[in-house]
Amino acid sequence: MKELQQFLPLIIKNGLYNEHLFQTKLVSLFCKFGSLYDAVKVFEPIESKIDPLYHTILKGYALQSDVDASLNFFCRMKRDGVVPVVYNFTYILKACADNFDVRRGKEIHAQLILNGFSSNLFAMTGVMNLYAKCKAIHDAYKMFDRMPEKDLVCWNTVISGFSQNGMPNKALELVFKMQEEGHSPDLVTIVSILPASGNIKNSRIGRSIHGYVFRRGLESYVNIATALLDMYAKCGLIEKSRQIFDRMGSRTVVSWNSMIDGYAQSGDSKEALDLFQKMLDEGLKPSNVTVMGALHACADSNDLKQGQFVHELVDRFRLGSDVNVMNSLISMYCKCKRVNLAVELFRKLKEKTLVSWNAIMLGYAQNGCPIEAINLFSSMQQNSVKPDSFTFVSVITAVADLSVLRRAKWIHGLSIRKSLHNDVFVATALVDMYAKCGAIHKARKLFDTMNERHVTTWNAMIDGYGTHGYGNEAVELFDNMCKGNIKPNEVTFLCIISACSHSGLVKEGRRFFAMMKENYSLEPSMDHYGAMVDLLGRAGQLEKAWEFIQKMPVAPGINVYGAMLGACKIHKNVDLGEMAADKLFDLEPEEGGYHVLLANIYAIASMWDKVAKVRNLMEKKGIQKTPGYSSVDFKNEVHTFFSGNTSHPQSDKIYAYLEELIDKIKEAGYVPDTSSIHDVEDDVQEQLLNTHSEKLAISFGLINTRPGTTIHIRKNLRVCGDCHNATKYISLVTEREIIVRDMHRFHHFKNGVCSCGDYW
DNA sequence: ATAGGGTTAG
Repeated sequence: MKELQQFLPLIIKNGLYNEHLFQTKLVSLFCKFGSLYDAVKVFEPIESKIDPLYHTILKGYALQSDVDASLNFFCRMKRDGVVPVVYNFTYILKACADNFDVRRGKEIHAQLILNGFSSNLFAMTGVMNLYAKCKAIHDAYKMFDRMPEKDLVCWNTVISGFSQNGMPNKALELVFKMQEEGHSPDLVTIVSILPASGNIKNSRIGRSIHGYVFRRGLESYVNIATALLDMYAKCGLIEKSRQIFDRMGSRTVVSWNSMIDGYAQSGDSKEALDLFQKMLDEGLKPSNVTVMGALHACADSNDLKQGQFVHELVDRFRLGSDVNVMNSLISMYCKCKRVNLAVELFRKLKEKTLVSWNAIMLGYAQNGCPIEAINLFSSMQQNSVKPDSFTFVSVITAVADLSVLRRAKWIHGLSIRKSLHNDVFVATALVDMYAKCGAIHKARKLFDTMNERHVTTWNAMIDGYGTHGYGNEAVELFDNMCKGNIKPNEVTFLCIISACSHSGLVKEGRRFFAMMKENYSLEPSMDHYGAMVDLLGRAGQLEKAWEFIQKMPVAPGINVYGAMLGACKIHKNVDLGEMAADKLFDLEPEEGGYHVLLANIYAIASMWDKVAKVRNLMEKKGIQKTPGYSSVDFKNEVHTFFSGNTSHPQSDKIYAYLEELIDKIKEAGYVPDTSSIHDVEDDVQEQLLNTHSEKLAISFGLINTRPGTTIHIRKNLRVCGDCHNATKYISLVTEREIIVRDMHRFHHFKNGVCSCGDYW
């Protein structure tokens, strides 16, 4: 290009500039290099311009997909008296098609009819391509049907049209038809139908195409082999992809990308990353698509170190200017729980796309920063970025975590206003959100109105019932699900077993556990074993639970012994509790919660020396107890209380009210349960109990709301026994409904009873 | 020929 520019003065000097052939060649060369600026600089000063000069410039603009420039130049051309030829139209049509500009494409269509090209094969193919690219495949087909004679290109155009519009069956049908009419599918035909079979995951069609490729001996073409391996990967037949990949004589970066992304999409992060490394070892330069696949794998496997390595490569190969790559990086950091790193990238990102906003918002929502997610949603709207269904899913997830019913109604209303509430993902998130905000019946109402449901939709609803203590409803819903055509998955069984556990449905829970393997060939995971131990242990069948652990075919994990220890606390079993705790301290010596649980078991049994021993152990290891807090929503703000906290502006009022309240519930029969506290005076014990975060939050809620209003409390740990009992009495004497969402489930307190039936 | 962000559980 530079050399060509340097030649220019020389050409002018030698008087060659007036040669038509030279001019045309020069203009066409500049166009080929993509420098229309230089081409026009040569073009303009020419005094007697021959028609091919005009055609070349027009082709240059059109091949750059610049519709505006093409049309402007086209008008100028006609003003200059040049008669359009059919290729002028086909090139402009191509530019319109590439820009999905069906409006201006139609104008060109009208003009070419006026110029007498209406039955020209190339012109018709151009119009067909325009309609096919602009999702108007039926209009394209009408055109195709009208064509008096058809060449290979127009067959390929209509076939790729059906293929790209999600109708691969029709595309394949046409492939057969073209053969009947004497045309053999070529490379273009094949590479245009392969992606479609992959996208609809139809390996049957894919295989038949593979057969044809084999018979025609086309397997050795790189792009054919790549398209084949990509198709198999998308159909979930990753081994078949690998076979093709391994046998390829030569591979392009695209071949590697397809293979790496194939592994990443099929959940085999390790193989994806191994292959990525192998590609680097072979000295190949990764492209933007390569790193996106690798980052996907890092995110899936929560492999921060590997993710940071890929990040370095992004910098080294200067791939960071691609916003899609940056979005993948943001997403990777979020999945690896490094929201701060993701935010840093997001802030620095100059041209943020909707996906960038959505990725960071979901990162906030999934990493315990719901407020930040909601705030970002507002600032996104201030930046006039239009939210889509992905955005809503993120915000709804955040609201679910926040557990504030007022917010839930707000985002639900907003999603209706944006007509996104019927999207399955949004609707599923809404069902889950209402359940998590304590509005289980509203969740069910929404669930019933949905016309499409995913397995996750059922899971969310079943789990909602479970955490609310509606075991029978959960079982009923599960049975309904089995009658339909959506199969339960691992998560479904986790939800239903834990629902049984919360409601004491031991027999049903065991039935489901057996069912998962026998009827659905699902192998129980560690979480399922944990849920079973919880089911048995919570119901008081501690020996059976212990026996179950001994009989497990795999080494029991932390959650399994954790469930056992929790059950021992509820049922005051010191011996089994000690055994479970021993295992836990081996498996996870740093976790404070289990130490506290064991200490509580000893305390209930008045084994104070052992309590002291555990506390010493914790001190020695430097383990701290997770501080418990309760939060309540009031006037657009979430008020959070820690035990004994006095920093709240209304603190004095809260404590005074609480004192009155405790007196009242004592009159009604409440007896403080100080069994887990010792080594202080009786009145101090009570003092400690009375300043638990739940009680503070409830008082605050009662003071600040009108009589009859339901109070929603969110607690990060489990509700303690005394608070549970006190809350029952509070609901009785104040005639208020109090809904507490703790770490594991909901408690609806009303008229002195709790929905959990004291079974939690 | 390849391509970024989504719902459930723990």
